[in-house]
Amino acid sequence: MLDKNFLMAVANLSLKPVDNPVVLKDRIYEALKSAITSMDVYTDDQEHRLDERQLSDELGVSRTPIREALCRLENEGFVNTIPRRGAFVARKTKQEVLEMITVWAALESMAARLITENATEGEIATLRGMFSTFGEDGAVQAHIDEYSDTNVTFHQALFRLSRCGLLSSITENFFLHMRSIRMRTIAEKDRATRSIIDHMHSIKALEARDTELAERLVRQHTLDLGKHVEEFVDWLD
Amino acid sequence: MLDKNFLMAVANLSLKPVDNPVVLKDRIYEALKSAITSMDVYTDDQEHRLDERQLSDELGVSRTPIREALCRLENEGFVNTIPRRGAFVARKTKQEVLEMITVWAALESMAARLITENATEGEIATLRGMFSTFGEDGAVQAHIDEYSDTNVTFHQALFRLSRCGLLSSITENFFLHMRSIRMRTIAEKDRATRSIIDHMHSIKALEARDTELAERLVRQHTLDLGKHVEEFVDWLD
DNA sequence: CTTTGGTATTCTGCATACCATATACCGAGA
DNA sequence: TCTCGGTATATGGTATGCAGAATACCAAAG
Repeated sequence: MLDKNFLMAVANLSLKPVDNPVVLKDRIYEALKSAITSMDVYTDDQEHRLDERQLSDELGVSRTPIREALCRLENEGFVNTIPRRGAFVARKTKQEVLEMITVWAALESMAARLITENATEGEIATLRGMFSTFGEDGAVQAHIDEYSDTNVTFHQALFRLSRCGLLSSITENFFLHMRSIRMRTIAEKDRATRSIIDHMHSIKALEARDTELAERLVRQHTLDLGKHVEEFVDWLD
Repeated sequence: MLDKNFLMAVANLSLKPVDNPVVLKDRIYEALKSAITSMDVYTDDQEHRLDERQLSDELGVSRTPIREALCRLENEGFVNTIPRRGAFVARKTKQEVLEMITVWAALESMAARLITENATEGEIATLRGMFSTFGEDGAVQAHIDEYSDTNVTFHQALFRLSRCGLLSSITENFFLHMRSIRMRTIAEKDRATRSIIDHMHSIKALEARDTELAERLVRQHTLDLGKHVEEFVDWLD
């Protein structure tokens, strides 16, 4: 027997609309994306082919949903497709990485601008809280890997607090694209300490609601990363 | 008989690599995209359904390439797909349009920054040349539609001169998405004159290689468009 | 006249079949 | 041994078939 609360819920339409049916192509998309982003594309220089029939055999589905997943991955830049040749795991050139960083700088500085205008004190405080375990002087050397996670969380939080979903969605894939690059650049510990100092300065500007300064600091931090990549990263191309 | 120039071209490898085979799904993608962007989605409030079978009949191809084209269009935001329901021409909400304008402001201001650092004098001069037919005082009222084309060309040129392909490619679809919106906002002629004045100021800053100023002017121009849309556009949603 | 229940139809999601092309392999000739 | 040319295989592009779900339609009951 249905209880009274349930009936009232129906009457008041307080049910969730529907459960959206997760379809096969989406799960395949997730599986392939996860596999691609977790592999280190730049260590071995062989090209990673994505054979449609092989994938369909391994995943136990037909080629159709696989092709749709590959189509989506291609649009997001994780896969390069050559007509009549097939799909390959995309390898970003140095030029492409630099352009991603440039766009990133543009978007994140805009996020900082929006935060100074829209975010609450509490939200900005959470940014500072992320770095509470690290000394402000740069006591980072001990746990670089821990800092790396914090770093990603910090950048993602900037976009989230901007309250601009488009900024978040565009940069979401950037984080994945940059994962392997970031893993190899953040390991240099002087960059990590420098990074944390930059972030504290940015947070101070956000707290002070200094729009122009926050924007400039955030932008410069990312542009510096770009300069560093341009100068020192030689394992691309 | 093959002439000497051809043989020399072969010897010097001065041929284009290959002619990439244009496949069916790409042509269908182009056709659908063209059809979608040229229709005015916001005049009539009925939802435009994209029936796969109907499209396959009209275009004379099977459903498979049509599905791939729709998949791509969905990723680019021109189509909304609901599982088991079908594909519909996307209608941007006011919130989404405002977010697009925000991102646009971020990207175009970065383009301006890059132009001050990389572009040649000649390239910047072409920007000024675009507006030579218009008086600097704002003699625009006479040919608004002509100005509208110039306006789009100007913005596209900013991204092109930035020499950052990613900036261009991201914003390329923005122009298409904003087409119908732009058509209805630029028609107000005071905005057109204001727009041209803003652009001349931006060009001056670019010519002076004033990075910060150019960036700020370009950003503010687009953010002003956003404010205008937020305040006066009521025909979205 | 409105509403409810059931049926029929339509259309998407997935699977499979076929075709054209690209690559690989192999043998003949220099 | 190396190169060239032809055939075979493999693989992506396209077409079609099938099943399940969503919608539309219709009739009967209130």
